[in-house]
Amino acid sequence: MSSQPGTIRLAVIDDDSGFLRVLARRFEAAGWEYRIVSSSLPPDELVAMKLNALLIDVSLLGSLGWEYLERVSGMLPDLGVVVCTQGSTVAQRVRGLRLGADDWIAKPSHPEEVMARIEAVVRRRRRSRPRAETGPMVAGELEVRADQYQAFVADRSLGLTRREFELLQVLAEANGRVIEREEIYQRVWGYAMAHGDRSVDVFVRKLRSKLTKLSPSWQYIHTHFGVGYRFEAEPVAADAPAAADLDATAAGDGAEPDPVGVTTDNGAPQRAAQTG
Amino acid sequence: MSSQPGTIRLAVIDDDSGFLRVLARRFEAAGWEYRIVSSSLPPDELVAMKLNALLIDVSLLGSLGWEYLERVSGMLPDLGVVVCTQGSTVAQRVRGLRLGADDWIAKPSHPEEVMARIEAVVRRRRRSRPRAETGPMVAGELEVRADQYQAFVADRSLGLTRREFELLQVLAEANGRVIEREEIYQRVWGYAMAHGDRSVDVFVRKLRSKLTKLSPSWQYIHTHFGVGYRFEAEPVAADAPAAADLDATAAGDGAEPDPVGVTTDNGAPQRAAQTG
DNA sequence: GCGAGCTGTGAAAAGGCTGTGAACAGGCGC
DNA sequence: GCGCCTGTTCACAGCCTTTTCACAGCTCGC
Repeated sequence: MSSQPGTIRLAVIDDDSGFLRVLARRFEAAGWEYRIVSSSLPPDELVAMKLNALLIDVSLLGSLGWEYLERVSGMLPDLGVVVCTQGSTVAQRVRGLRLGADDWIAKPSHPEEVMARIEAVVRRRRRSRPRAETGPMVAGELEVRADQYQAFVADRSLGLTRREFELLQVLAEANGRVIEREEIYQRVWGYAMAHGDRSVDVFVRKLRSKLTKLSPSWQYIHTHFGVGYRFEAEPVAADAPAAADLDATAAGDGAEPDPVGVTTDNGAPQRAAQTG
Repeated sequence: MSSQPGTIRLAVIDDDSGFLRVLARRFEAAGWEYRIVSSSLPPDELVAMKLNALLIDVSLLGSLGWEYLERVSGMLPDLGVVVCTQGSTVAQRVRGLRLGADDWIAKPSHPEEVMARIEAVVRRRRRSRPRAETGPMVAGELEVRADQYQAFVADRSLGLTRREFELLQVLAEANGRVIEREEIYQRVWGYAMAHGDRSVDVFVRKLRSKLTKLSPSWQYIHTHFGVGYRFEAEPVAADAPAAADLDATAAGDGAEPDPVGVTTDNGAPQRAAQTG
């Protein structure tokens, strides 16, 4: 994500020096950012490298190769994983692909084909994420400017940190849709969420705090209990007597909420036992 | 409606009858929806098929294969394209991959590997875009939006909880069919129902309550005594005499709209005119 | 018509999820 | 080094959801 749109960030786990030398020359000619690693790298470090793709000879890891493949693929669902190894059986290839590899190439192999396959894997990932950025996004009083990594209300900056802004951007881009925590985490942090991680909640709270401070009469982030969060600018119903805020999806764009009981009774009609 | 989440919709463009026969058997065993096409299909028709993946032997199309590959990939960025053909050179494979193919397999090839590679292609595509899959479902006044985990009547949210929504979705997806409690439980809760569990009944009641509140003139969930439940939007018989406050309980007076006890199934319990 | 079994209904108990404040750790500039 | 900023982790409180229970009404077989 940090590099230019067309560039590929790649790590290579292999030890075939001749193969590596040829590949390296071509990677450089193509302007790819690559790093060659001789042994298995802890998945955590792979996370930190913010890669697009991983080219790996699983035979280096012996029998641990399968587990490694599975862990890396599970932890980095967005990473393109291409296995390039010598002398594999159909069963091995099927197993590797099912464990999460995106492609499996037999060695020896022409470097141009290796690159074309890596490109195909990365392209597949990228084109399914057509972010139509460019113009600033506006919702309610809020203006999100991707080019500045910042959001504004009446030209006053919210003072968002990087993570806060990325979270806001992910939520706002899916305008109106509910996004589950796992997906939010995946898209903001770049890797799979550990079970029990509350980071998303904490950042939602920080975001809400800053949003409320500069735009108190609007509500932007809605909680969907047991599911995730949804972004949609809604005017806050200030006159509502009680228990008004949940996920009512009012059609409200006008100044005042519709008196047709839009926001009133929706989420938890059970608490107030209605005797009758 | 289109297909279950895990299923793959696939078109095969090939003419190798032996290969096709073997593949077909495996596709069916795996529950994939597939269609075999002998010649090149206009890309427009491919669009209409709402496919996940396309398996194609480009040699069928001769020199037009390249152009076809490019057009299909360009027109359907979400489609996984796997080429499976005999006797290709490195240059051809590179060209095909660069034109938009996601994978290129040499023929002859083990069907299991073909499937694993198709799966890998589709999996990669799904991970990065799990949304925008299902359009909203409409029945009567009700609109079920999967992307919001919510249902609406006249753009007003029912305020369904997660379980309530999932129950509604399971019922609505089987439009018109009666589903047994065991199956409902299995599909919503994900595991087998314990004997004597009343959870499904309780949630049906909650669902009915919320449906009736916002859409009182329709009935959506019908009980089939001794069997299960059936979803179908039906207008409530308005000719009932004192129908003002009946909504709370479908319990009945003699003229209730749903002739329930039908273990003998009468697919259409609609009553044209029952005057008391 | 009667009884057994099934379903509807209301409410309370149990469990899980989210909001919240604050402490802790790492990075960066001064 | 020191202080500030950012991001992460933790514990607790509160609320919502789900489950469970008891009872009443309804169907169906006899």
